[in-house]
Amino acid sequence: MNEQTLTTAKKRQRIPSGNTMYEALRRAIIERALRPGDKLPEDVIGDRFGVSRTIVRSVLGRLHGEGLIDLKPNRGATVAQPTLEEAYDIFETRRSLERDVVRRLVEKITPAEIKKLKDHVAREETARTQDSPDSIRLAGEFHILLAEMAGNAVTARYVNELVSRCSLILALYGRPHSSDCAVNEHLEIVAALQKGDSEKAFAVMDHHLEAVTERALLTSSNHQRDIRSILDDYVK
Amino acid sequence: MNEQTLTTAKKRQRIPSGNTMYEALRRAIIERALRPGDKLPEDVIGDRFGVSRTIVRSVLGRLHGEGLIDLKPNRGATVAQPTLEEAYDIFETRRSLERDVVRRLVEKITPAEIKKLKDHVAREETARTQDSPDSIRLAGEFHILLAEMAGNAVTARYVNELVSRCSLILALYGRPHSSDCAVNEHLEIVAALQKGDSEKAFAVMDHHLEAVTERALLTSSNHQRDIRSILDDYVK
DNA sequence: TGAAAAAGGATAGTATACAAAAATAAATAT
DNA sequence: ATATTTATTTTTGTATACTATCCTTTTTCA
Repeated sequence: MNEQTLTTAKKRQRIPSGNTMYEALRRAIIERALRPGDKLPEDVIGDRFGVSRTIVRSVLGRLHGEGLIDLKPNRGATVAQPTLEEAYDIFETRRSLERDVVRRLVEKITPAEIKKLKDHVAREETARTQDSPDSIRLAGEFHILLAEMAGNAVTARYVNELVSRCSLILALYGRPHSSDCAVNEHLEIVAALQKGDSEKAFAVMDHHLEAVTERALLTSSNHQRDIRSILDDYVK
Repeated sequence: MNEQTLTTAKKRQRIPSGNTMYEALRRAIIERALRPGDKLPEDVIGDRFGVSRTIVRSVLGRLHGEGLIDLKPNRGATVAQPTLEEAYDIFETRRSLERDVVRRLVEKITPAEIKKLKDHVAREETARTQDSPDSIRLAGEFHILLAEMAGNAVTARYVNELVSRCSLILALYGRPHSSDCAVNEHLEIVAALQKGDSEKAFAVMDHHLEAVTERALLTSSNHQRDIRSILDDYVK
């Protein structure tokens, strides 16, 4: 593991604080640039972002609290590898919460919000066709958007957390490169919300999440790659 | 604020690691020994537990992530003071999750678990009559116990978090010394679970949580007390 | 006397230094 | 040559030192 020698020559212009580093790592994990099991050495990350291990440590702790990284004593941090059991629990809880989101949303959603959702799905569409790494993230953000619109910040936070972890699960157990959500299913949800058809919205969302759960099947290849070169794309 | 001079002479025998300090602070908050708004200075806590600010900091970060303490930049940590809006969101999400807990539990609860629940309620009863500080904690733990029995670790964790925060809310807005849960309502829930009466279990739990929400009313007196003397009871 | 400004003390934010543990490499023995 | 032990290096855990910010008190000036 001679990572020390391969330092890229790219100039480190910005010195992001802890918060931007958190965002960067989070995005890297959700977009699967960093994959489950990847090691996250404190000094390597600290060097890359131009901060001390102190900051790295607090960020890793935060990500651990959100279930995105595992933290073994004296062994450091790795991108989380949820067990199958955890995976089922996560999906189950997510379904339960999102059910409630739709329930509240049917009653109170505004035309402006419908518009916003449609725009988002459109962006998903283009990202999908271009096979962009944003595709994965956008798919998740659709669900987060719904949760935020429901007007309960606590639920929204949990949904956010769970959606992120689902990305991890898909990376671990899902078929390679199968994106989490079918875009047309998102459209169906929006349509049902627009019509105020609570039963339909309900059914579609539930079916949608069931389908996503279903896609948790095969194991992925897990060869170790160089972390610093991956982080290059995420250092702003 | 001349806290520096009032150091108690009590000998600090144990040197608890970060984890035990976390437990201690958590318990102190949940049992309302530390009250919403109380300052939590890093060096004071560190001295009290015999660890450096480094450890205190990580623990405070963790508690912040769980919504138990507020963390203002450059101003330090205080026991969280949820707004009324947050409070409603917390209760709403909690109800949603606990609804699901009961739903799953009706189908799979075992006699042994029924027994365990009854024992717990009995302990609540005695703590209540003795007006012990454990009373508050035990009331919450009943709900946590239910969530754990439902067999979904993720949901259980969220319920745990939310129940803890409810203790904070009651401390802030509830009538002084009104304990969160009526013990007899807990018994009713157990009875319904035992009979396998899902409708009843459902209704009782929902009514119970509605009642708890209802008790969020008056403001509490909020005079500042000495933190170190409070912590004395929680340093093991 | 009162308000604004400046100085002082206290507390949080960050980096670094050191200790402990683990991983890796080297050496010795069977 | 392989396995086991020992030495070296790397990486995490914790404390401490330093800096920046905030709060309080004192001083200065109107």
